[in-house]
Amino acid sequence: MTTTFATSLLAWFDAHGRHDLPWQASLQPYPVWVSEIMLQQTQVATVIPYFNRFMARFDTVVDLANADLDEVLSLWTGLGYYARARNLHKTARLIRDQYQGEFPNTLPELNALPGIGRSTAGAIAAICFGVHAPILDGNVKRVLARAFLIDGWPGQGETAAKLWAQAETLTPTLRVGDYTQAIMDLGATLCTRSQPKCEQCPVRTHCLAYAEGSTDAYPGKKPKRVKPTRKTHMLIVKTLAGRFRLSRRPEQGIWGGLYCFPEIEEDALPSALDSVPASPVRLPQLTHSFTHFHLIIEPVLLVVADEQQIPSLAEDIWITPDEQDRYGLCRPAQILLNQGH
DNA sequence: AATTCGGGGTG
DNA sequence: CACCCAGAATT
Repeated sequence: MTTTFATSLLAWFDAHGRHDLPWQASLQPYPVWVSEIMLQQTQVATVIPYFNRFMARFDTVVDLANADLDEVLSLWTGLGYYARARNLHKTARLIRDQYQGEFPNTLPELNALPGIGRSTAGAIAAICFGVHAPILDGNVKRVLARAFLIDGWPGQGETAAKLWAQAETLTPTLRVGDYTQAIMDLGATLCTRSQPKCEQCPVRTHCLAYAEGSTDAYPGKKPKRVKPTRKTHMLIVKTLAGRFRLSRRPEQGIWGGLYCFPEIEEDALPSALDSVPASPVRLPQLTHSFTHFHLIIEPVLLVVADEQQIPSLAEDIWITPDEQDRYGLCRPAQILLNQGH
């Protein structure tokens, strides 16, 4: 390679990068800091109106420090991650009271402030003070994972360590602030998660994933925990008159306090059906998904002459389908009741 | 080292 | 709907 990664990137940034974002008007620490906090896990287009309102209300870090937390939070409403706003206010007061209203200009001091972690400290240090410090946000993770084939999920410690090391290696001493904005810009506009615009990329000659056509595989995805699948039976007892038996579930556990067809475990099914004066009919199974597992329900229909033929508990109810709105029914009970069996 | 915090954009 | 976004603090 005749040019370095940073040199190629900076040339592209000068010609094609974004230079007109609201927080780029000056390189003062106060607006850069506010923007960096707002941009944590939040996209640029979402942040812009919030940033403009915020800066219009609080001119300086001391103005922010003198404001009530409630007002700060009110300007944050809708942006999410409200701990960011609390930490922003806390840090403003720290800077007013312990730094005479002037931001510290070293990496450790910035990193020690509430809401400023390693990456945000690096960004402020580099952009505002020209400190040779790397950053590692979502954009940089994606660019570096692709360019250097760093596999694994960035949320995992080992993968993150490799990414930080590569970020450190690439960060230049010259124009470190521009480089910092440039690599984020690259990730946001060209090296996007899906359908990256590699043909326009200034560092594609440095990109190993581009060379082997594997950009889609990087960065590694968060391992999605496989939801376990449980199986159960539900006993649907129906009288000739068309009334169904529902049982009230215990307060604890899923569908707490709601009415449902009683559940029977696989093992207990034969004996449960044995003592019943009717022939069971297996109905088509249905699945219900929770946040942490899937439930496969195999309904068993039992038609009896009248309610006396089945032992009943005090909390059981007998209803016709058109009466279901009077009670709190779990979702599968609603579905089964409306299938018209 | 893994979870939590949140609203919004996107395929 | 699942996944991700200019991450940091907490457990």
